[in-house]
Amino acid sequence: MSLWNLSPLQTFVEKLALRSSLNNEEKQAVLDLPGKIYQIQANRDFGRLGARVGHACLVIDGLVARFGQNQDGDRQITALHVSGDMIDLHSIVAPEAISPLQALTVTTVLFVPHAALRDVAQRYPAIAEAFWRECVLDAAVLAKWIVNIGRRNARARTAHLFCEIASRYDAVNGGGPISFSFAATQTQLGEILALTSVHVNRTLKSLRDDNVLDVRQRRVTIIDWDRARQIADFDPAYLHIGKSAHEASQARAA
Amino acid sequence: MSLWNLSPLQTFVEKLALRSSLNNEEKQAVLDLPGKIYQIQANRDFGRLGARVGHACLVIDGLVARFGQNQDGDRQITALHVSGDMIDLHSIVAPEAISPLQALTVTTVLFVPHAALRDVAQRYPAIAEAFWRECVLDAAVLAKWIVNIGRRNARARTAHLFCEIASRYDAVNGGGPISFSFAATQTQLGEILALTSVHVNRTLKSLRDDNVLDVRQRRVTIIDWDRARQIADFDPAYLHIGKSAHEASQARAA
DNA sequence: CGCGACTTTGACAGATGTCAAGGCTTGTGG
DNA sequence: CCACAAGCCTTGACATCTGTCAAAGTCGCG
Repeated sequence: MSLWNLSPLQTFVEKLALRSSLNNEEKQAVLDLPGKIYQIQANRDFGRLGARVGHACLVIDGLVARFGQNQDGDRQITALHVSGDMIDLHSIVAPEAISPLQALTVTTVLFVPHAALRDVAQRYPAIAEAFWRECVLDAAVLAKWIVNIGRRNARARTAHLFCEIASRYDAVNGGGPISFSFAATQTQLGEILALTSVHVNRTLKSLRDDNVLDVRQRRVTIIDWDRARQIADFDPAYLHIGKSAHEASQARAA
Repeated sequence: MSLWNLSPLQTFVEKLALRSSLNNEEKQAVLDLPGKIYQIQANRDFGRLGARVGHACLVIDGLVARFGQNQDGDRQITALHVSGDMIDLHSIVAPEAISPLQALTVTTVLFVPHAALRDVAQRYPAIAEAFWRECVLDAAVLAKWIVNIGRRNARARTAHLFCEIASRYDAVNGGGPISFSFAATQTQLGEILALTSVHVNRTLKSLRDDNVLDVRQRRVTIIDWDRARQIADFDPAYLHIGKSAHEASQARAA
């Protein structure tokens, strides 16, 4: 918690560097970005639809969801953002906010002015490209979610979500159980998975009874990773984590 | 059909110019992009998963779908591309193909080498930004599809798709019925809408019986646009068509 | 220690999927 | 120009998954 104060941007740079090759000057330029830290209460909506947003938003700690709604007001969460994710990078290039955000838990964010992001992107083409790449990879996750919601039943869909989150938290180690903090309520899980909270509850129970995974009290434990992965039909390639910086640098050289 | 031979890239430039402001030199640079024209048979898959793709692909005529699959091989179409759409712009920056493509009808495409696209983007930052913006707006459509599949029933979902396609074809005029060519089979519609072909058929019948829209023989007629729009809960803002070039240029100036 | 939010469960309802059969289009070859 | 085959569309009967409603149990915070 206190480490973040040193530089909230450090995690962001590290994430960027996973997928794009940046030299020290470029990394430093990102670290030097200005911003203001805010704390957002749980269940607070922010980033109003249609409003011109003047800043992007880096999640320092907590959990943020992007969502859409139908005319009845039913929410569908379209993306989830965890520590180190820069939300709204796309808004550098399309400042009209397309969908609102909601903090699912108490969340600490850093608001970074667009002007500064545009400036750094203009001065360093490699940074612009890295930002662009992040947008593209976010889109790959969106596409995967469409497949997940469209073509998998509640069990597989739910398992897939937790496999994804575990991978994004970089929590997948070798054997043993995987455990991470994840504070969405079952109602919110329903908004992510396009299920009702009741059915989420039943699905979670079924996965728990089968000793695949356990979700309780703001914490997820994946008891049997291989089984979860198999049920979920999960292939982490779309997340482009690990061994990707190499490919990214190749792309850049090409 | 023969007009395209003059410059398949013309429509692409016009689409770019709708959302990004490019000066004449920049437009010409895009028009000068090299490429080879190919014809792809209906139902042909191309752009294999995981393969490094060496070119992007502009749809000159026809209909192309990007899709994912679950382990049973059930397909879920995640995006649709019509004439003038440059598919794979994202692959400039992430050349690892993330999902395969399928031509839904006989389709004419122009393959444009990555090297040329990267080159033009490097020489003209405004073009790089325009490409980036296209990627971002594609992502907005993906997010909308998640909401559509996740939070609307078969009727609304189907109506929403046709409202979107009509808008993207720029076929929405004033009053009267809207008619456009759209050659997906009901099975393919099911792959788009996350429904079975049987249920697509029933839904189409219901919309036809209510005089909302008529889909037959590779052609869609939206009989009552207002009603369709209302059933679909359709708001075209996410497509960023029209009156957006202004905002884009503002963003650029900012 | 009590209130409010979240979780759990059961009974029942509704939407969509599955299976199967028959009719219709379309394109092709004689 | 006709006839046929293949693929596509249409429909009915039934199955299954997920949603709805309602009530009780649990947890956490003031």
